[in-house]
Amino acid sequence: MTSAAELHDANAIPSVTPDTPVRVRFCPSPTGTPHVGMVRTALFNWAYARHTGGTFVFRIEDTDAQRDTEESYEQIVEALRWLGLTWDEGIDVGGPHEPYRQSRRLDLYKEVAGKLKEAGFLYESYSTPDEIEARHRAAGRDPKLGYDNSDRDLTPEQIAAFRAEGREPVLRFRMPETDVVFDDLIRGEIRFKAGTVPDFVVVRADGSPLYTLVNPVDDALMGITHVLRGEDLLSSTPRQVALYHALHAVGVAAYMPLFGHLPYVMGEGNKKLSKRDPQSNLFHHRDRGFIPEGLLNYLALLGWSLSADEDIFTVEQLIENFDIKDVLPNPARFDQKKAEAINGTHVRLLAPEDFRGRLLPYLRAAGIVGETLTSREEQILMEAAPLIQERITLLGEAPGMLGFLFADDSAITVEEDARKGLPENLTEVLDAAIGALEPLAEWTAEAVQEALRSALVDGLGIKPRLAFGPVRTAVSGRRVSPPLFESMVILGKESSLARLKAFRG
RNA sequence: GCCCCCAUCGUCUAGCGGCCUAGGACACCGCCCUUUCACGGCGGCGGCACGGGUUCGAAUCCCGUUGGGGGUACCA
Repeated sequence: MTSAAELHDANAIPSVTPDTPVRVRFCPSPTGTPHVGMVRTALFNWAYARHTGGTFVFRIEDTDAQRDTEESYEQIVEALRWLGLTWDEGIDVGGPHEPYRQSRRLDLYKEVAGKLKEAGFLYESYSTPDEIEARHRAAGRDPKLGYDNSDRDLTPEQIAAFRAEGREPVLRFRMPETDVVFDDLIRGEIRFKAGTVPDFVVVRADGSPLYTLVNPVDDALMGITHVLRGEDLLSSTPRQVALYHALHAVGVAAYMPLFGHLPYVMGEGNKKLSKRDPQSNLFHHRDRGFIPEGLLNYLALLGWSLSADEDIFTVEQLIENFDIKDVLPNPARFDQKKAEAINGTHVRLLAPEDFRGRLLPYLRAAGIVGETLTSREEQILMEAAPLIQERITLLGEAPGMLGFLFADDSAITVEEDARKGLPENLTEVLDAAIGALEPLAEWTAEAVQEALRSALVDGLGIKPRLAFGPVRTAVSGRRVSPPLFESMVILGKESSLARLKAFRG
């Protein structure tokens, strides 16, 4: 029997050098809706590839048939596309290491597992989890200690006995009896003491491979140079490092990649942002009206910063300046308010026609406009969009702000909070407004404002706030609206007066 | 239990031994602008977890404590 020490020659494998062309990858498991933490991981990998002129590989780790779904897979692809995180190799675009879905690479893993077993790195293990726990209890140890390496040196007779019982073995990797050390790109040297990481399963009893095997195997096969992933995988890194040595020994890995473990994205309290939390759901943010520019900017700020006093930046600036070594090791909380504030800034930065176009899906979803716009609707949108661009932070606010402009006069309903704060002499104010507007020949924002001001503020002697409030409520049905006079111009004289009269009753 | 990671305003961060009586952003509170709401402008509140070292000098380096997080799967 070859000893573990002989098997693991830590010096044998070359490492990635500064000259090695960068190849990074994003390799999610399709087990749910795209998560903002996942997006941040994709973003940093992508930004690093673009910054270094390297290659961004997108592959799917679907080796858990119990949890993986096609729907999730499609959502992840859609998410990257929406965000503009383009990949050079992988899903849909292909490349020299096809296929990029692990569920279609099973033969490859079988072959590699065979080589590793042949070389003595893998051994058959017949212990069930229950038996392992029972042994710990019997020995007075904590039952949660994990695998006890008890099948490491089974004799052929023992193996034959297990086989005779009808047992099928899992394949375990023989961990080296030395410390496992690596230099994390974000955290510096990390050392796992010898004996603290038990031999782990790489192939299930049914012959299917596990993440513990396929992830490093594919990274090796695909020549990945920088493994940038979530902090949750930090504790599995010593196993991968050890496995990498073995993969090199059997001719599968050319070099040891560099590892960088990104900090968590946290939710409320001190918990990792849970998949159950709506805040973690990328599409939830999209549906509310985040734009990719804003969300990406905010997410990049979770663990990285452009400079001491700039929070707002474009993806171009991110690419230009991003380096994995500048990423902070400490976890960051997802702050909805700040995310929205940053999104709002990016919304205001959009060119007017771009902004207008992005509003459409939200207006359609709210049923305010149909699939194709009438020319009247086009005109309203053209004139109204600039009015709200600097007063919304999420595109999802647009339907509420603009709805009254697209509605029939008869369809205006006055919201409850729009009735609050209206003056005592509401009818008087409305009458004066109607009286002032009816004879108006020129229907411009200036003319409307002037007419109302002289009739209400000067004529009735009331404050602007109380003077224009009733008009706003009558015209829009809301307490908050785009600028009143401009809105009335968009509606036109006839419609504006009709609404005033209807509200007067 | 054991292993690993983390620690600057409420939150995200700048800081990489002297430029720090710690800077910015979001949030919050005032004021200004103003037809509502925003935007914008001005000001305010607010932090180096604690204890030891090292050093002429520590937010910055080392150790410990405390606190938080993750792992300890035939999930990833």
